[in-house]
Amino acid sequence: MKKPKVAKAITVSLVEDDPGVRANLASLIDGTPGFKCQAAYPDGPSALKDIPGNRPDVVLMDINLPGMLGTECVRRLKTIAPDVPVLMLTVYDDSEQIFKSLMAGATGYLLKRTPKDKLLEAIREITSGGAPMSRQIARRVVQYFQDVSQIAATPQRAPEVETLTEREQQVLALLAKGHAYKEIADLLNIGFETVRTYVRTIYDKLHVHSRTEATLKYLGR
Amino acid sequence: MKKPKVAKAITVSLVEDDPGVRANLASLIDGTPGFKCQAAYPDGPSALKDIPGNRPDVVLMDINLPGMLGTECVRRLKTIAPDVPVLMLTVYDDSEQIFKSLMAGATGYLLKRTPKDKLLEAIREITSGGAPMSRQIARRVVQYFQDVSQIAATPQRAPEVETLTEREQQVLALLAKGHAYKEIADLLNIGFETVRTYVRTIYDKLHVHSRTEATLKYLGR
DNA sequence: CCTGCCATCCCACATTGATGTTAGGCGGGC
DNA sequence: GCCCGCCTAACATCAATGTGGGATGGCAGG
Repeated sequence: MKKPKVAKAITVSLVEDDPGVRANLASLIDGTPGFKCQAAYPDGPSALKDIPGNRPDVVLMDINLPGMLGTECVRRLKTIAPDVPVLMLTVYDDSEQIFKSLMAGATGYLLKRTPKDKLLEAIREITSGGAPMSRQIARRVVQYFQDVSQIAATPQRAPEVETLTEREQQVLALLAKGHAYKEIADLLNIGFETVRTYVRTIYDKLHVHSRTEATLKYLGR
Repeated sequence: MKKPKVAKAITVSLVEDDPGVRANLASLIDGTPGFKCQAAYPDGPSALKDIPGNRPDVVLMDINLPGMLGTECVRRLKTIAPDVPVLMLTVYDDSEQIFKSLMAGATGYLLKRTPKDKLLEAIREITSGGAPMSRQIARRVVQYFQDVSQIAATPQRAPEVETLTEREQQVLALLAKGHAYKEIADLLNIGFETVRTYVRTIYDKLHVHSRTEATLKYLGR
């Protein structure tokens, strides 16, 4: 044994349709101490068939595969080998591709123009529990959260609901859960007739004519 | 001028309640060429009052501020100075804090045990359009996407709904929109009584006893 | 052929819901 | 003091819904 220092090389499998890029990546990886390119596949199906047996430490996946898209390939791979981390490689920094990949189960996301040393570092990082991303990608991911919070912060319930009085909102909440008037009366310790009165004013204010319509407005559809 | 080489230092403002940590950070920043600690605040309110005028290139924000929480401080800061990127600093790598911060508008998120050189690199990165995160943080963010996709993919509607007949599901859909039996009958070109029959079997299958309960099951709450 | 499931329809009856009208008590503001 | 909004409540009436019976024809499988 030459170098017992390298306890174990990180094994990498490639999925990349371009033969040139594939060869380059393979030689980069094999040419770096501590890394080993275990396999290289030109398409999704062959990767899916082989990888579960190979169990590489990391999969580098091109996103723009012909036939089966990289995102779809990731999704299937994660169902048959959930433990294998996948690092997406792509020329696109387009949000949609990023989110599709992440939701499909990718653990990291790098642009192809990432320099070689950063790529190797990212492979190391992904095996040690990280989630390497190019800075552009990270920015988009963060941006996504801020966009989502705008949506999530607005439970989308019709604004009229806010104009209801405290008591009316309580009644509406119970109404929307499907409670009968009698039950609502008991729960709020008020009379049956009072509940009916509230229901009427709620309907007036919400411009609806049935419990279900009110419920939908309350829930924001 | 001593060093015209440094075109312009990156100006940093700190929000950190611990005087010791604050002093350490300030001296680290001021002691590094190319960085300038513009201001250091012990709490949220003073930062909010001052920062819009100062316009630092980056704000380093402790998440655990007494009084006003760091996340809340970020939220307000972003409303009055949306362009100033905020880098959260915290001892917690707890998911909830991370997402609150990101949704509030933080651009990066580092753990306090991040080494000094990485911290400085992160500050540089954030000013050049990145979104620096500790690797643990990045992992959690990626994990979040995968969790969310599971939820988003499952409209969460009660599984019983799937056991309903085609026709029953059509009726239920209209029922859930608040249509009266008569309207449903007209829309589906069937008789009023037929609708009532469907409603009965739907209720039976969903184990409910009212339109609203059925609607809630249909909508997955 | 018989059985089961689906889609369709009808009758009857009790309950609940939707809507109109009216009204007393209470706390604020003008 | 008077008016207004909110919480409370009662009576009346009709429409809509919930629930119990059956019934017919079609179509797939055994």
